[in-house]
Amino acid sequence: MTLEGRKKNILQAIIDDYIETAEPVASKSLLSRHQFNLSSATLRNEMSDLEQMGYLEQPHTSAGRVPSDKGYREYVDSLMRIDHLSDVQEEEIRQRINSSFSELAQLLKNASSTLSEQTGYISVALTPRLRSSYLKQLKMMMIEPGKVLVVVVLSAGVVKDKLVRIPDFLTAEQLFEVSNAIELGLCGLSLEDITLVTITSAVKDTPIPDAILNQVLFEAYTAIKQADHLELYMDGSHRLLSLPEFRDVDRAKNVFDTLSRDGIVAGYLDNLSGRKAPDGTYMIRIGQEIALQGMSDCSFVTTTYNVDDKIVGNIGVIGPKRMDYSKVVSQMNFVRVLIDKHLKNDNNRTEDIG
Amino acid sequence: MTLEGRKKNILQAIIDDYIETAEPVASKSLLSRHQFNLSSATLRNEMSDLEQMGYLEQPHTSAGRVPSDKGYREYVDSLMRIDHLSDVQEEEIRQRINSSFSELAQLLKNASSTLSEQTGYISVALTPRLRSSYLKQLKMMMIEPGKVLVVVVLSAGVVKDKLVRIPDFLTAEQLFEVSNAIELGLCGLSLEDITLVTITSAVKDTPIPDAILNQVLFEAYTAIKQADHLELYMDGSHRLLSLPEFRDVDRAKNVFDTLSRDGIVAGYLDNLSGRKAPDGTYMIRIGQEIALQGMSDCSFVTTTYNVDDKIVGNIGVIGPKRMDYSKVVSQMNFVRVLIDKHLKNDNNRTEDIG
DNA sequence: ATTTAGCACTCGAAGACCTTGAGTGCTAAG
DNA sequence: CTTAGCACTCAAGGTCTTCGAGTGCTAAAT
Repeated sequence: MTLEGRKKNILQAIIDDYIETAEPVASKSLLSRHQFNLSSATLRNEMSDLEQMGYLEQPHTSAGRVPSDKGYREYVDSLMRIDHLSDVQEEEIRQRINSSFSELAQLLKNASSTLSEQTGYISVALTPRLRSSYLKQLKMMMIEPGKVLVVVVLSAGVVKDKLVRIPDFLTAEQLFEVSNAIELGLCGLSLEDITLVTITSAVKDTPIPDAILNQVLFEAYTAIKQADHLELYMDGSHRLLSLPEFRDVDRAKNVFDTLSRDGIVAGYLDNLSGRKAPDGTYMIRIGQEIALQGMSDCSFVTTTYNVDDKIVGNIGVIGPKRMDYSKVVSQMNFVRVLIDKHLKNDNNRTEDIG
Repeated sequence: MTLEGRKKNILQAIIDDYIETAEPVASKSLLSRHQFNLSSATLRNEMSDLEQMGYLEQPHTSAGRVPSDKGYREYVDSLMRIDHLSDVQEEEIRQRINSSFSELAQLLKNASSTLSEQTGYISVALTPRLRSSYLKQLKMMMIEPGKVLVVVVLSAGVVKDKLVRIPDFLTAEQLFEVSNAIELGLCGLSLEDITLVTITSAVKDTPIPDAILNQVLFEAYTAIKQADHLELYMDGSHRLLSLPEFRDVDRAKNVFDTLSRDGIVAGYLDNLSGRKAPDGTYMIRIGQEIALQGMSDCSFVTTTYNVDDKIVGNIGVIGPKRMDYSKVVSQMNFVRVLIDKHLKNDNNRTEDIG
């Protein structure tokens, strides 16, 4: 069931206005801001219909109308047109993102802060899910006796490392041998397939004494497992307090409390599935649809960036339900495209991105 | 000029009460909460004196008294007694901090979140100032053609690395040679002494073609410089909204805006100098004394942890001026001690911290 | 010379009450 | 089906009042 012509236009106009003003939209003010060939009375009738259909809500009898979650849903699904960014905006974003260093973490931090700055809302970026990427190299570099840097190179071109301790009687030569054995045994295995069991069996018939091997194995294992760890970068939480809907401290607190709970948002993004845009690029959750405690006053817009065909991560924007969806979607998509390009070029070693 | 006996006790009682209740302290309620052998009238006279002396303020005529910045200053300087943590608390903190991985960043993140959780305020941790540490090792490890991991090992036992690109016609052997030359030329130099000039001259009479050398030099340089970069970890900003003094959105916003401005707090900590506690361990800035925009409703308690004799970093707690200073100081100091031990043991490779 | 009881005074907080006007829904005519 | 007109509703904001917590001062008591 979709909306008929005039009602559709009216609903769109109402939501557009509300997004801009944050004030309940009245029949008259709607008239003055748009060119309907209608009287306010007719408009009122239509608005009353739209309310009955569940697209609008009325804070109280003598107030204008406010979009309901269902109203916003209709809006993002079939009413709004995604505007495209001005050249100036594109250039600005490009500048910021392209100034990233080559590290993935830096790229994502940068993308997140750019996105938050551009939209004025909260932005998040989640590191890619590397479970299904496979191990390409594993090097162990002795920093000093007992202290080793484990460098993990994954198929997607991602490099992670971790400083670990090993027994300090191990010589650099022994370490080199063990490290090679482990690399040889594990190379080509995907992260999700590497467990303490597989890793132990993979190296078990190497000519290295078990005593030494076992001590190093475990550290190598934790280093590899850590590469799989999802990290979330969040930016711009402070901007929430500038929005009229969050002048109420308790509402803001609800959101902050959830966002600051370790792992909640990361876990959420990791499990995302649901309504995508028709073109499959972005995804919008409105109010209750975000099934997270205390987030029902917000909307959450997300998209997926690609490291390679299989390996993906997410970026997203969290703002009030009354967010400027069309701007957010276009900006987020642009940032996503830049991240994709960056990662692609990164792996191909070409220059001049953008 | 320091405070005489009775006034001193009264001031202390008032501030203790205010810290606990967040309500202006009245003569009667003060009487009921403490055992003074005095009437409320006498108390009122004393309180009036204390106000005239600048230690107290009155929000309005018919309200109780509230400590002024000067009052808090007197309190932290000579009134409060630092309480010591219960065994349970100590154990709790120890558990959390000792679960840190060996990476410095992880240790600081962990310390910061522990500190915020324990105090209920905002906590910060700044990575150590490594300017004066010197280069011990510089290794460049070829990940794949054109992609190199630069590992920088510093005197203080700190290891940093950075992924860089180099021209992809360089072979692993060439890279190895160049890297060794750079290491040889720079080893023992402190970070602040390493500039593009010194680095260039340090390697200029090695038998490697300039064309190759120069391309790698710059990347090595940026990797080294990056090791010097200060990183700030902050935790618990959301807790601010639970405090009665920040129910006012605009106050909270002031603080958030400043804290979220990139580099502001890090720069502030980096430049810290001023009133230390008698024993030189911690430092308290109250209200205006924090010379940062919008922070005049807060106090900032900081201390310094040691990586080695010369290399230090900071941790701190930001809360309302009405913070529980004695608890904060003792908790922060305990965390500092744990960090110190961790870092020391880390460099000595001994186990069982705490 | 302090201390204290007593009392008048102040002033914010909270509630009652009123007014205003933006906005609606309904009705009856176009 | 649309619209003009009107009665109705109700939050926001202003004014007034009350209430009481808390003070400062004065004069007596120690």
